[in-house]
Formats: sequence, C-alpha cells, structure tokens
Amino acid sequence: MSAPLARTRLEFIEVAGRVCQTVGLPRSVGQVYGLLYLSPSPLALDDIADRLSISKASVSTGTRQLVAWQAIRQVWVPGDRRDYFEAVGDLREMMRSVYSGFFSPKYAKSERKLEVLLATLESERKEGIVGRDEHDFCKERLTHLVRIQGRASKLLPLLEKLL
Amino acid sequence: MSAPLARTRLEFIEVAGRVCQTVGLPRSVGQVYGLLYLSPSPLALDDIADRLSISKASVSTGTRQLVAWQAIRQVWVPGDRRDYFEAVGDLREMMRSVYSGFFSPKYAKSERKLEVLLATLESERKEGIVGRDEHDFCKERLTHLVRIQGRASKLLPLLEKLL
DNA sequence: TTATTCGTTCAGTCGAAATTGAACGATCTG
DNA sequence: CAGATCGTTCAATTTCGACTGAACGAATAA
Repeated sequence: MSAPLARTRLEFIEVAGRVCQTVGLPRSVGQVYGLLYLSPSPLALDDIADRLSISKASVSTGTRQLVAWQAIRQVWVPGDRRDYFEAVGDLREMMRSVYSGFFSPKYAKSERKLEVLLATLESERKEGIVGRDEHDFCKERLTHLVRIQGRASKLLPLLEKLL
Repeated sequence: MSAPLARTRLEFIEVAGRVCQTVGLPRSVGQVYGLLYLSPSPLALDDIADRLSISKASVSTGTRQLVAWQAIRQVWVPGDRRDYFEAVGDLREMMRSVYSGFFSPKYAKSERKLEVLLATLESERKEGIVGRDEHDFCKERLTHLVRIQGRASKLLPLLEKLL
C-alpha cells in the first residue's frame, strides 16, 4: 500500500505515455519513465505495476528497454531483494545511448544503401534499362540525398553535445 | 500503360517506405514520395496507384499529407484534367514546413503543459497534498525539462538552416 | 441530357504490435 | 524441507491504425 499519486505526477505520466506513443514507442514505456522521473525514491517492479495499473509483464519489458537506453538504472535497496529502479536525472546520457543504439545504425545502413543504389543506377544505365535523361535525373537526386545525409551525420553528434 | 520501373527506383521506393514506417508514418506516404522523388516527370494519381499497387484512396490521403508538408507539389498538365504531382527537389522547404507544421506545435503544447504542471505542483504543495521534499524534487526535475526543451526549441530552427 | 472520368470520403477489414494472464525457474524464508 | 516471493517468458488477446473497396459529388465529354 502506498500513498496515491499527486495530480502533478499523474498528468506527467499521461504526457510521457502520449509522447512515447506518438513516436511509435509503447505507451507503457513512457508511463514507467514518467513515474520514475518524478519519483523521489526508487520504486520496485510491483510498485510500478500497481501505481500504473498495468501488468508486471509490461513493466518488466519496459524497464529492460529503459535500462538498455540508460534512461533508468537499477538500484539495490538493502534489506529488500526486489529490483528497484530510478530515473537517470541527466538526460544527456540517455539521448546519447538512444542515438548510438537506434539512430546511428539506421543512418549507417541508409548511407550504404544510397551508395548501392547509385551503383545499381550506373549498371542499369550501361545495360540500357534506363535512358540517359532518367539516369542523369536520378543521379542528381540521389547525390543530393547523399550530401544531406553526410551533413546530418556530422551535425547530429554535435547536437547531442549542445543539448 | 507505362514502362516498368527500374530496379533503382523500386528499391528506393522500398527504402523510403521503410524509413517512414520506422518513424511512425504510413508506409504508403514514403512510397509515394519515393516514387515521385525519382520521377523525371510529374505523375497522376492513378499512375501512382498503379505503379505502387496500392489503392487510390491511400494515394489520395498520402498526397494530401505530402502537399501539406510541401514535400511534393501539384502541377497542372495542359490537356489533362487529372492532378499531377512532382517531388520538391530542395528538401529544405519540406523540412521547414514539416517542422513548423508538425514539431513546432507539439513543442509549444508540451511547453505550455510543463508550465501548467509546475503551477499544479505549487498549488498541490500549498494544499499540503505533496510534502516539501517531493515538491522540491519534482520542481527540480520539471524545470530541468523546461531548460532542455527551451534549448531544443532554439536549436531546431538553427539545424534546419545548417542542413 | 446521359455517360464517363476523377478524386475524396467513409465504413469495414486486416495485420502488426502492445498488453495481459498464467506458468515457470530461481531465490529467499521459516 | 515446504512455502512464499520475485522476475521473466510465452501464448493468447486486445488494441490501434493503415489500407481497401465501394459509394458519392463534382467536373467533363458526348
């Protein structure tokens, strides 16, 4: 049994859940993080499940996700063998790990993909599958993408520092 | 009847679709844009539907979305009363409008929400619903979010220029 | 006028992902 | 040792939203 959550925290949890949902992440992940972010003391897994009225299974998977992103950390509470969690105060660590674990691989992949596409385009030009005009047009557009994406790959790490 | 698409364009369409999907946008939107981006000449709505093998309904909603974002534009082809579409070559226009039409409102909303939450927290403190410790802790975390989000709102427009 | 063509809208379907409840292994307790 | 507690896993379910087909109004053509 624990004191009910203040409206401030309830609404924050709601917002965090919605934010996650609109970004394509499970709502429960946002709720767990929202709860922990405004929690002065660490919470155990069943506390989280109770307070959010969601299943322990969701909390289990959610916390694992958040731990992997370093958005929360697992802390040990003497005299209790349950797992406690607390939110990481500084969000930069989280953003860094989310970037390097999620965005960075995607960018690398798309970068390679663009190169492959340009090569394909050339070979298709040689085989006469695409005409000269179409080839020139596509090449220009694809190289434009390569330029943009090159700049982005330089800018994003910088952004992470400025934030 | 129209010439089949070269493998370059097919694969590009696939990539564009996947990218949209991972960002939480409909795959069809990405496909439409991908097709148009590598299209030397404008395409009509049924052309798009045929080449992508998706329904006209999807294309209709997709193009409307993309037009709103200024990612594509509607062009008029003399002698044909159908709507033709072409991709906007320079992506900066698109990013600007996507930012001001999608991200910016969200940011403004969340900013307001944070202020409201801070006010709620104060009143709940006055009513004794939250103790002093909890109040201080939550206030610190919330103001931290306000700081970050303030910096973000300044940085994003800058990023749009640098890209 | 009637018959087509074009694009949009809307209710219904479908699939993918989130969430759940139950079962399980592991670890502590009495 | 038996009993209880804790966290994870997995199959089943629910939920959510993209996608579709059909119906519709508007605009053109015959």
